Amino acid sequence: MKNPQLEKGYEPVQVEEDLYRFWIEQKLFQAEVEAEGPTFSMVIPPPNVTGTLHMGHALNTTLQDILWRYHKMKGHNVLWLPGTDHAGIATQNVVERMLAQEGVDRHQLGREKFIEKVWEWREKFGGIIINQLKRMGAACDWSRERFTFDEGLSKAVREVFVRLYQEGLIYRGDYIINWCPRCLTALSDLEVEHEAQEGNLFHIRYPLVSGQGAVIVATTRPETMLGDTAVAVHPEDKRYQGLAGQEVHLPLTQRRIPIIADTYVDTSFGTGALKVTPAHDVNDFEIGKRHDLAVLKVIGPEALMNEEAGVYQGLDRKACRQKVLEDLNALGLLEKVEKYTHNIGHCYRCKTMIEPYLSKQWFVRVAPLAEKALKAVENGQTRIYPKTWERTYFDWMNNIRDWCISRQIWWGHQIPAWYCDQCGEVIVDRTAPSSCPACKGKDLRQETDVLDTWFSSALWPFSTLGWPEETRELKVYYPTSVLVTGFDILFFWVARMMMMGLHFMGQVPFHHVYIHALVRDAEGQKMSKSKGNVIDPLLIIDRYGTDAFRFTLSALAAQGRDIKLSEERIEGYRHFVNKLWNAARFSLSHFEDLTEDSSLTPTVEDTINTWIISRMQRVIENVENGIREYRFNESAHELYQFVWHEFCDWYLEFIKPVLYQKEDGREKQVTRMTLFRVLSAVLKLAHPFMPFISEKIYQSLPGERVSILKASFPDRTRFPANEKAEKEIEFIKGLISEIRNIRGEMNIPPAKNVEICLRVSEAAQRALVETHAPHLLILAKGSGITFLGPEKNPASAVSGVWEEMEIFIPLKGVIQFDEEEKRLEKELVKLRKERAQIDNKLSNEDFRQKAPADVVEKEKEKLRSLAQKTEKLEGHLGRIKELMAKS
RNA sequence: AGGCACGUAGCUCAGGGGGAGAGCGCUACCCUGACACGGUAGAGGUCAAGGGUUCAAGACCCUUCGUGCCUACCA
Repeated sequence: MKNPQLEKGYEPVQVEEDLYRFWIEQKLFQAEVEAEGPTFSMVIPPPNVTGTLHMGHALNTTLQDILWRYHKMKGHNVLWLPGTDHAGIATQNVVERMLAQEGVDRHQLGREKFIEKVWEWREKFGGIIINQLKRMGAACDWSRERFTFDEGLSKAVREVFVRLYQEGLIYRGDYIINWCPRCLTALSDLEVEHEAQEGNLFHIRYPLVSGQGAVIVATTRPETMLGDTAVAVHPEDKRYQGLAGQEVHLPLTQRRIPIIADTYVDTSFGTGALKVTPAHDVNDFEIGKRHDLAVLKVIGPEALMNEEAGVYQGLDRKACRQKVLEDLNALGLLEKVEKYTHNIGHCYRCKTMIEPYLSKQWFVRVAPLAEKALKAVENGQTRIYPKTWERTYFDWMNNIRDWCISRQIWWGHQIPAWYCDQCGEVIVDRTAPSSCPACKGKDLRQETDVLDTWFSSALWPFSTLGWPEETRELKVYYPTSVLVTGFDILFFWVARMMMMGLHFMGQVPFHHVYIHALVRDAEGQKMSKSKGNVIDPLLIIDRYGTDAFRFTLSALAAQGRDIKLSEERIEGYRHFVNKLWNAARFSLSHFEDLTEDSSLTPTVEDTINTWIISRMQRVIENVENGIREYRFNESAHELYQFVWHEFCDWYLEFIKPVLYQKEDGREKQVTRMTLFRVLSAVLKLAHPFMPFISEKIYQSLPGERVSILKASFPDRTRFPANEKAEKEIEFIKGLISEIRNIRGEMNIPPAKNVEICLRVSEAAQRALVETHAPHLLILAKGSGITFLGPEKNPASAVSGVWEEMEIFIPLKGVIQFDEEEKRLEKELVKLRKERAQIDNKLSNEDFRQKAPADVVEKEKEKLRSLAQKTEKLEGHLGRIKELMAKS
């Protein structure tokens, strides 16, 4: 079929499904390593396998897809590599919950069986989010989809671990870490969410052993006192001079603990005396190390008090606090209770209160890695957009602490370390050793801990391309061009990829990092399931179509600002999709038998076509710049503005009379060809933002067309700029608008044709008007045009001025003089105000001397024009007043 | 406690030193043969406040006031 007609209404759902399948079948998303042209590569931020598409993914995917489609059409060697993250704790939790419904506990299954279950789960549900990304139109190369826990990536993980260990950048040791008593695992600092909570500051009396009074300590966690092994005061605190070295009785226990002096203590906080619990507080642990204090654990992994807690054994930390307080009170040792708000850490997965917990864990020594990652951003090897995030990145890199990478869960990369039970040797290797290299013993146990999920994510940009093999992919696509992500994982992920990429590849993992906004609800609240304010992207797609949704996200994606999304907004942009569809339908109805003919270019006299071609050039430039600079909203806005308010509102209206001509003359041929060229360019410009509708229309254009993705992005040099045409059309548009304004204000019925009387100031203007008379008559509803001489004014008319041209519209009898008087006066007030401003400016000596000449000249010109207009309108007003006096 | 944003039309927000903008909403008139998911016209702003730089500031600098967010081991 040569010119398939488009249906009356655009039906997104069916079109989207068909076209997406078509793109896949045509293998249009597949990267070809050996393809020509500059490369453009991206790796997707791998969503959690447990996830379902939320607004953040939708935005993230849209922006990457825009970039990909743009570069694809630019003819570049493109790759967009997709995949998912095994999401250790999150996935384990999901599967555990599922098993719990069947009444099964993972410990009953055992580690191996449980992991099998998780893989089964992944087979079944792991593809959900991938399919949802497809509904967004994502042009990922699905043939290269990866999983952070697949075989290749696991190999990369082991390789990295072994190398870092050998370089002394991974170590194992006893430290206080963040412990989740529900997940029963260590968490990194980043995995802890801090939240301000109202609590109490308890003042507790610790009697001195000497019997000479007591020290009062202040604490928010009285239950930990059972594990106290010292009380610390500041060495220079006058209140406690001479106490250091003495001992106190630790209430509720039989123990005596020393008073020590340490400068860590803040004399202005609480009582200035600090109870020290090395096993249950990070700072206390440090103090303990400095003073060689005993370390006494009183809380177990499940946050229950252990045997060291004496009578409190078995109580959970909360119940224990109650009991301890009661007992202290009974003894008269609870001095005071103050209200106190402080931050409490919670597990980012299950929200359980974190317990600082002393245990043996694996760590990455990040300082040396961070140094390189810091420099790479400082010297611009990687640029972060918007730039303001660089500072945040620097701050964090400068204050980075070692990264706890071991997790006491089952789902994840098991740490490749083995312990020899005979001699205590620790062996770290790529594969399981058969015997201990130290004692030849065969009794080896593998470390049961697994690695933090983010450990494997940190390798994503190179592990997905085949590392540690030296693949062609790595050569061609690494470093990737840009990483598009939200700021919430700047530290979790971006910073760590920087460190690992630089360390193992010797090059940054990406040239650009584009940090996009967070999508919030219409009230600016973060969307979350618990708040119930989540807008489901898939619902939106069903309701409005992917293109409308994507365009909305793009239009709102201003740098550095969060997006407040409301459905009305999406509805508004759906209207735009509809507008484009209808403009295309109209255009297509005039493309019958059209064959491309390069000789059919508009002549200079053909201002309408020359104008739209000229405008097209600017639009291409602006849309392209927007994409290049990650100012997607500007591209979207430019497109919207042009398509709706220039192409549809003016160009299509201007050319209708020509298109409706009976005979197929050259003017009509050129116009049809120009319309075709402009529409084609518009579709290509729109494609990255609205992939489906643009492809659908494109495939309906005359000629052999496989896919818009095989077309090249519009080349602006093929749309010559023409300033003269632009000025001329601006003049005509303005004249038409002025007449419409008069009509509208004076309530002339839209259907009524009126005589347009003009008094021109120069011959050139008259020629212009004559050339465009047909447009004037149609678009301003004129019955005819009369040129007036200098002497004669229509007896009874409403009037206006445009570019020194006086406009009169004679109205027989019906004219309401008072209305016209009001209108003219209002206009004059505005003009005088404007004039006063410019007068003011121009009378400023400094302005005339220091401002650039062209600016001054422009102001002078403005003033001249305003003066003219004012004078003419004043004349019109005077005449109206005369007429009013007569009647 | 530090850091980072943001206060512009009724609402949501663009605005990169030289005449205050968009979308939605609102008002009036129109079903004109692509589109009523539409057309034409209109109303609506001391650009948070104060100071500074500049011939020129919504934009750049400082202060204040409000609002968000991020980071942090003050018990």
